[in-house]
Order: sequence, then C-alpha cells, then structure tokens
Amino acid sequence: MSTATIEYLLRSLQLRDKVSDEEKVELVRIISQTKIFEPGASIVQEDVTPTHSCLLTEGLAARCHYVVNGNRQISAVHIPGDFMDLHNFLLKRLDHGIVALTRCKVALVAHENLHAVTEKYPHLTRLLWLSTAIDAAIHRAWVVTMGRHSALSQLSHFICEMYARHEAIGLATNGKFDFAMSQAQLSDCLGLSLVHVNRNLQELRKLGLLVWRDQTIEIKNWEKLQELADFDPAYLSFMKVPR
Amino acid sequence: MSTATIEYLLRSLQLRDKVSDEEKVELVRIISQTKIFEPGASIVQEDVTPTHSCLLTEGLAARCHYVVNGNRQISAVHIPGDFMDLHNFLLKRLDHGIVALTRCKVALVAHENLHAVTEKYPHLTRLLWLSTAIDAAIHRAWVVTMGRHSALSQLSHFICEMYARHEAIGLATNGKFDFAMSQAQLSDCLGLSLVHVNRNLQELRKLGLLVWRDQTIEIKNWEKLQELADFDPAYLSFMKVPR
DNA sequence: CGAGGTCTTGAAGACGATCAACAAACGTGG
DNA sequence: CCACGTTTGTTGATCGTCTTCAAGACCTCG
Repeated sequence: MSTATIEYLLRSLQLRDKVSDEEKVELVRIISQTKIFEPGASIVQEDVTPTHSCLLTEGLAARCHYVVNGNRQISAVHIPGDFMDLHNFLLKRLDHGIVALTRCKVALVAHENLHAVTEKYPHLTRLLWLSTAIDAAIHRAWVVTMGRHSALSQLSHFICEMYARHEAIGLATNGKFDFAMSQAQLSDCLGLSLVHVNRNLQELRKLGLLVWRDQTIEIKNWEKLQELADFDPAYLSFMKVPR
Repeated sequence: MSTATIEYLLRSLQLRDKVSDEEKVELVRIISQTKIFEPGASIVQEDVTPTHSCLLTEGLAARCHYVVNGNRQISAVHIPGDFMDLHNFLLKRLDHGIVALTRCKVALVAHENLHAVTEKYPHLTRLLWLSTAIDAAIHRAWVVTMGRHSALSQLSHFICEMYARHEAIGLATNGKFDFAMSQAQLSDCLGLSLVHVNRNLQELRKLGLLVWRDQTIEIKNWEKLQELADFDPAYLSFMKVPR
C-alpha cells in the first residue's frame, strides 16, 4: 500500500499532533486492501460482526440508521481521511450501516492489526482514540442543533461543519468546495423533511449566504452563516497539541 | 482510595470484558481525590483546559450546552460508573460543561495518570476507549430519536435507555429505579418544551406503561414501551467479549 | 423518446412551541 | 408554627414551524 492512501488521514492527524515517521509507516502497513464502492452501495452492513475497519480515502459516506416507518436518519457524514468505523474495533457489533453517498474509495484495516497497534504504539493509539473522540464531539454538536436550533440554523451549522472539515484537510479553499450530497440525503442528516430542507436552502441563497449548484458549495458570507448557525469550530479540535 | 469508589465502573467494564486484578489495582491507584457536588453545581467548566477527568461514583450528571437564545441542550446523562469526561483527556479543550443534576460524588483522575495507563496497560486502554465509544453510540441513538421519532417515542426511548443502563450496573430491578430528574431537565435532554414533555409523560401514564413519582420510575409494561420507542439495547454493547 | 432521479412549488394539516396561569410540594426564616 | 418564596408539575389557549400530500419542471441516462 502506498502513502498516498493515507494522505488525508495524515493531514487530519497532523492537524492535531505530530506523527512520527515510524507511526506513518505503521499506518500504511496495517492496511490490507482497498475497495471501490458505487453511490448507494453498502460499505459496512448493519448487525454483523466486522473483522475490519474502514478508512475513507475518496468520496462521501454516511452512517445510516433505519427506523420502523421506513424513514432513515444519518448520524454522521464522512469525508476523505475519516476512519469511519474505527469504533467497531471496540464495539464488535454494529448498530448502524455505512453507505456510500458518492463513489467511494476505502482502505480496509484488519482488527487484529489495530489490536497490534494498541499493544505496541501507545501514542498512535491515542491519536486513533482521539479521532473517535472527535466523532463523538460532532455527534454532540448535531444533538444540540437538532434539539435547540431552528431548521435554518441547523442547516447553516451543517454547512459550516462540512466546510470546516473539508478546509482542514485541504479539500476546500476560499469558501468553495465540492459536495455531492442530494437534498434528500441532506434531509436525512438533519432529521427534516425534504421539502423543508429545500425551502431553507432557498432562504440561505436569498440571504446571499451561499451558492450551491453543480455539487459545489460556495459560501458567500462566512461571518453571517457562522453567526446564524451559532457555529464555533472549537469542538473539531483543530489544534496541534501533544496527545 | 478504596475499591468501593470504582465499584460501578468495574461493573460497567466487566459487563463487556474481563478486568484483571492488576488492572483493578491500577484503576484505584490513578484516582487522586473525590469530591462532592450539590445539585446544579458545575462539575466541569466549559472552555477550560482540564488537567483531570471525572468518574461519577454517585448521583446523576449531565453534559450541558448553552445556546444563544438562553436555552440549553443536554447531550448526555451520566449515572454512577460513568467516566464522564474521559474524552477530554484527548480533546484537551471542552466544548461543553458537566453539571450535577442531583448531589454527586466524583472521583478525579489526573490526565498524566491516564497517559501512563495508555503507555503501560494496552488492554485497560482499550477498555477505556470502549467506554468513550459507547458514549458515542448513545449520542447516535439520540440523533436518531431526535431526528426521526415522535416526541412520545423519543421520550420512551430515553426512559428505556435509562432503565437499561441502570439495570446493567445493578441500580434497577423489576422495572423499578430511582431517577431524580425534573421535567425541565428532561426537556433539555429531549430538545422539547417543558409543556410538551409533561403532556407526553401523562400519555405514557395513561397508556399504563409506567409510573413516575417521588423520583422513582416504575415501568409497568416493558414490551410496549420498548416497541413504542423502537428500542434495541444492542448499541449499549452489553456483551462480554475480549476487546 | 421514455424512465427515473432531483429540485421546486402549492396547499392543508399536525405536531410541538409559546404564553399564561394555577396548584402542590418544599425549605427557609421570621 | 405559620408565612413566604421557590421549585416543580399541571392545564388551557393560541400560534408557528415543519410535515405531508400532490404535482410539475428539469436533468441525465439508457
């Protein structure tokens, strides 16, 4: 496996702490294979006991939960560099599936290799643990916006989060980034109806805060969007500190 | 520090994996002191860089997020045995505060001690990592109920979760457990208005599913409550597996 | 060209929020 | 011991946000 596979993961980790050469080698070494998934394909199935965890290297993926009435709720969106189901290494059983929202390239890491990392590389272990802790912080931010923000504010917060995360790993600059998510998928992230999401998006456009077309988002007024969203990127832990 | 301090933590960990005697000794050893907090007191302040993490040994606590309009959202509820802000050992900076909902007894663990654990005890490290992964799974369950469940179903799910977690550590039996949370605090957990929570609680009572008075919940019809909530305890990882 | 996905718009209705008031329980201090 | 303020639980009425249902426009792709 080449170092290109872990490029975005490295960027993500190096935002938060130093990664030694030895650790980089180890990260490459533990990858057993890479796979491509077409849009809509299931990357990780629900209710199975997985033997591998998945690192997303290209594309957009989501954690999907299906509820009784046929609706679904997305609990997390993953972008390149995200170790999407690292937590399954510990949980052993999945409470949700992971679905490719766009064409995805995924690197597989066997749980036995992760086990070996935790035995031999304490610092690297803490970095991986950190990445699951950041996932949890993102979950909490979603709970807060779902519980106490208006639909417009929640939508704005989601877009701010997506921009901040893309920018952090170099996939967004000058307020602009590729984001190939449909409004239906977006409504499943927000827990809102498709119609309501559509109208709130129009509201954001009417306010002149952003342009979203051709699967590209261009934020026109970051300050106002951030204010509307009550967005503070602190929870994403973008600071280089020994961990 | 005595072993009684980590009694509930041990029960919680031992539900999921074996804990060796050496690990038990280490868990006791890393506690530097215990503290009492009165109801409403701030156990961990927002926006500070903490040097310790907190293990809850008695009482009920919550992670609180305050939003612009003065409302607050609770993103997690902690019961005895929960290592409440273990994630702060890695995140270094807090995106939320922890508040005592009732009188709480808390054990403090210095981050340097946690660091030492990760250097010397890989298996214990995985167990601690697991407990933060379960926290994240609970967050996801909240996102799902907030997004795609009715208020009645969401409320039912919350009660199911609280019962399951209390029962797991021996603080609930026969459908009955102490739960000293006010309806106002409950509404902050669910992201609903106090009035609406009150009416949905009455609905649950009218359906004969539970009795909640004198800070005690007695579930009268677990099957129906669970069905109404679409509750599946799998996400709480109650299974003893080597991790 | 037709099929299917995506985005958009309109209208109706439901669910939950807000405002307001009151009752009950509790602890405190006079 | 009662008076008092405070917290908690309850009820009614009104309002607004968001959902649902339905239909049409636009696009891409076979």
